[in-house]
Amino acid sequence: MITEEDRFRDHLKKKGLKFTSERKLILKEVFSSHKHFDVEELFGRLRKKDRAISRATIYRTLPLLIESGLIREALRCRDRFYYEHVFGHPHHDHLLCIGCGKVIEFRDERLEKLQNEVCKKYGFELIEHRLGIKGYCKKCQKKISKST
Amino acid sequence: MITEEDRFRDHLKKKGLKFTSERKLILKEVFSSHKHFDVEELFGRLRKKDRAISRATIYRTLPLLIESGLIREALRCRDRFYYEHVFGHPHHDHLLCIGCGKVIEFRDERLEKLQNEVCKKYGFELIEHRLGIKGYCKKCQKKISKST
DNA sequence: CTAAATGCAAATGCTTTGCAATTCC
DNA sequence: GGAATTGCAAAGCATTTGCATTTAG
Repeated sequence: MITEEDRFRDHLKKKGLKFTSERKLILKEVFSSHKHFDVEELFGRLRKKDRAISRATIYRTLPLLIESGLIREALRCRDRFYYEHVFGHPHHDHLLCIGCGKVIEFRDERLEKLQNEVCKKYGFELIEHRLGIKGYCKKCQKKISKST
Repeated sequence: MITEEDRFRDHLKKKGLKFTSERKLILKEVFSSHKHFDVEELFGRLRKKDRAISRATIYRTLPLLIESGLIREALRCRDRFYYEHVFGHPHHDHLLCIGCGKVIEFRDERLEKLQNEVCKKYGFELIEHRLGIKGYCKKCQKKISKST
């Protein structure tokens, strides 16, 4: 069974790059939790746990993880990218609550199929797609109706 | 029949804000073409045509146009926001070509319906949704197959 | 008249980059 | 050994903001 590390090592080797201790720590930290994360958070986590790793190195490593097919940019919010796992986590879309920031992940095969159809219709070769739905989650709907 | 200007004036009045000559020019320029635009482009267009308007004013005006329901952020690409008309232009989704940057707009009722269904399932109140499909358009697919 | 708006230039905040010192293979 | 990598601090860039001046209503 292939691990994240195998995948990353393979990708680096293919590109003639090195599997450094910093890259290893970043990878480990990234896959230590399934939650979406941003650079600042990752930087903070690394500083606490293992060994401080510079932001520069993190910024240089994330694209490598993306190329390796391990993570992807999940969403952009307030000038920041948030990343999420791809490796070990099947494609899904997001419901993003405007009220509390909660993110609900979902997958609907019919949506996937329809998107393929649309691409076919336009002769478009699909590489990646992203559906984000913004609105209010159950809890926040209640809050709003109470406050008005 | 309501025009963009009516809509903008109404919104400003409601908020106790002024319909200044700068805001009028920006509105006019924004609605002079249906293409997606970014701040830099708008700034350039305004400088040429009418009267130079500072970037600061543009940055301060765009949110007002969004609140008015006249435009929206269409997509984010290379650190920049691209805006598009909402007023007079029914909701649609995007195919974005990675090769040449071309944007194809499409609308599929079945996709819209399915998204509503998903929201219902999660008790989520949909405010806005955005589907972006990245890939290669017909032309770019040909280019790639030629070059390899 | 006076609150709001403008332009400017400085500030912000995320991200990138040049460079000298270090490290993996 | 030598290319690749790192950390640092400086630079980049889109966007925001403070402030003195101007303007709409």
